[in-house]
Amino acid sequence: MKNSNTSTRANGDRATLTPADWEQAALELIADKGVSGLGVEPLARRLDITKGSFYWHFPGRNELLVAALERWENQDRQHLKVSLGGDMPPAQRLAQFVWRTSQQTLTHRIYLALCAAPEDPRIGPVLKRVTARRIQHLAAAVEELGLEPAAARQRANLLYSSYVGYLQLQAQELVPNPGAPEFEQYVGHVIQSLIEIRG
Amino acid sequence: MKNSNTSTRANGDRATLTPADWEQAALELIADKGVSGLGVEPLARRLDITKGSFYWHFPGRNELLVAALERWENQDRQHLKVSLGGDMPPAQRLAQFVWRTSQQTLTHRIYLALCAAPEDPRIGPVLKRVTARRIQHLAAAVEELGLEPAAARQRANLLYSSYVGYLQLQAQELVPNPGAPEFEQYVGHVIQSLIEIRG
DNA sequence: CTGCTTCCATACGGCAGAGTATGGGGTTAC
DNA sequence: GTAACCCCATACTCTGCCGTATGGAAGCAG
Repeated sequence: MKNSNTSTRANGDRATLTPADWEQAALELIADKGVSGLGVEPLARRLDITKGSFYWHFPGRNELLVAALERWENQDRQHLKVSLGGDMPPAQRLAQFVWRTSQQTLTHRIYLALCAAPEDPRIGPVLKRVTARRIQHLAAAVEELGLEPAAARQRANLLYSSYVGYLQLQAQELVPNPGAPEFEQYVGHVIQSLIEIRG
Repeated sequence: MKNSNTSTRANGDRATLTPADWEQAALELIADKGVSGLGVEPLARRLDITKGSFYWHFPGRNELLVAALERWENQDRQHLKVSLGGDMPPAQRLAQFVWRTSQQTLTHRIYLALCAAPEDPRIGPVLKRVTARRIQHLAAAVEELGLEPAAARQRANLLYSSYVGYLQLQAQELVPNPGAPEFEQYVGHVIQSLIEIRG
């Protein structure tokens, strides 16, 4: 196979392509066109190259998809560490999580694209693990706020549901963008409604 | 063209097909395979018929999609009337809305499928209108609870976000099904957190 | 220079689906 | 009866994509 799994070609496009480059480009294509839009020839056109290169690195389309999903899961694990794994107080960690919802990052768009195909045997397990991991981290932070484990879990489910739903509304452009002052107001509303402890 | 737009063939499959039958079958196919999975030949196979029938009723695939979307929007308007348009007190209407999250799987699955392609010029406007209409009805009910219009709108956005997110988690089978007692408990938690007025 | 490996280009076969053309069975009108 | 129309079947072309086969350029070893 190849030597490197850590991606070269972060910016410029010199030298030769690595499997990591193909996987990353596949993730971007998934974010744009959805999982069903991930094709070998469209991907090759996007990289200004021909299929011959792809079929040297990968056996086929399926293997590319599972490799890209594995790559995405690892990336999401990293993002979760810096987002909810710090040493800050739990309220601040949760507020940061809510705030990060608005960053229309690549990971979020990929997550929405994968949510459209939860029954795919290649996608479903990955999606399930990622979602469960995120909710678990949320529940841990909520529990540090003083809630009972069961209540913290319910609160984390509700918090994560509103997070995913907000991503959808954001994709439909039906919600204030993170530049407007209404957005800050809405974030404050969410934090006050779902994070600050009452009763 | 044809005479009837109101669908025949609700159950049995005798007589001839109407455009409404094709549109309804298209919606079911969208719910199953996504928007990109809507094809003329797969749809014809599902109806045990050939393409020749389809191309007599519709000019092409695009026209079927827009007709099916229009049909879905009308159906959703009807569902919204019976769900949030009654004469019940607003708290009960909102609780019923939350409870209905777990019902009407076809409309919900279609909504999730459409959420995956919000940038499609044929889907985006329809999706935007449907979502805005739902949120508006929610905001009206919340406002009847005594909140200021701006606060009611924020609360409705949050409520609807959690609704959409719950649909996603439900599709991933990561959330209690509406048979389990945990489900009732969770619904109570949502109502208490997002509907009952505090402060 | 020669041979080997690595990475990509080119060309081909095959399949699935869109759209078209045309015919044919069935019903209705008269 | 027959003519017209409605609805569908059949056969065809065309396009986009997957996967394969094969050749070829660039680098390195000796």
